[in-house]
Amino acid sequence: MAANSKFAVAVHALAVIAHHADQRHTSRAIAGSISTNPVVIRRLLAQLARAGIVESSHGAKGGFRLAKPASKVSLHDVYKAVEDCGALFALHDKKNEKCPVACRMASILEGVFERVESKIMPELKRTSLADIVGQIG
Amino acid sequence: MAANSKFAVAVHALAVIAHHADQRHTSRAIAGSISTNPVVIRRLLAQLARAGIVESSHGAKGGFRLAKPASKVSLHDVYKAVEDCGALFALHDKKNEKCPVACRMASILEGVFERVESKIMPELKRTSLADIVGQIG
DNA sequence: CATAATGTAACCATTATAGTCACATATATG
DNA sequence: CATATATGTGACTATAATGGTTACATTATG
Repeated sequence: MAANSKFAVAVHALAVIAHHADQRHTSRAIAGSISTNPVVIRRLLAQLARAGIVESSHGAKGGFRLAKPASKVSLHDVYKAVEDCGALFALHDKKNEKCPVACRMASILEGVFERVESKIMPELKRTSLADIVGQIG
Repeated sequence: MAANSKFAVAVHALAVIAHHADQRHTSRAIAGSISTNPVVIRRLLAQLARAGIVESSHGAKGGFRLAKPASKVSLHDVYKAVEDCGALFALHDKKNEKCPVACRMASILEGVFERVESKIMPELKRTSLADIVGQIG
């Protein structure tokens, strides 16, 4: 699987679940659609469960289902649940403390990144899981 | 250095150059401000040179300087030059071809990602290198 | 010619991510 | 209750991306 695809896999997994929202889905079945390992799915869905997006049940006839209607799950909810640090852009951690330019860069870049990222969140909030399922047809 | 910090390092390097735009700057001096290796800087600035943002000269008294005024260099120019694929988000590459949900996901996710990324570009275009230098004071 | 710089290939180190195995725990059902 | 079937998670391995380093050819100055 490609690097940094957690968000894409999470949306895909949720789409599988939401596409037949009346039944429970096992990590094995979901992993089958994505061609990955069931454990990868269980770990990812554990994060989504903690965020109140899905719920799981153990044992026979167990599996995952949505914890609320697909129309109430925005991609922003999914993003927050899955991307731990939330940073699309990253700062560099080292710098020369004696350089006046270097000493200002961290806070300047933080400001830029914050402004940029604030532009994408409304777009993620605007799109719901129901919109995604609608596009599957 | 942190992962995925190319953009941050590029902006930092350009800020060092633009802060004293009248002189040439060696990769050694720039690397000193960022506390990294000169080769890392040369590789990064080579990309910026191809994009027409900086120019370099070899030999004694050589080094880097801006190829155009700092006010004409937007962070979007820098981003394009430095982030090869341009994808903040990544798709997952494997899927089950027999699953109707999986078969639709790639194009659906591409659409979502494209819409999201289109929101940040105006913000990057709005900020110039001169704005950054201005914040150094 | 000596010195000082970039450009780049080749390689190593580090880190992040995905993938896998194993197993404790929980649950439905005959 | 026994069995089969799930999740949850710890521990480990594999892979890929990124940065760092060394080395050296090339180029420019004086």
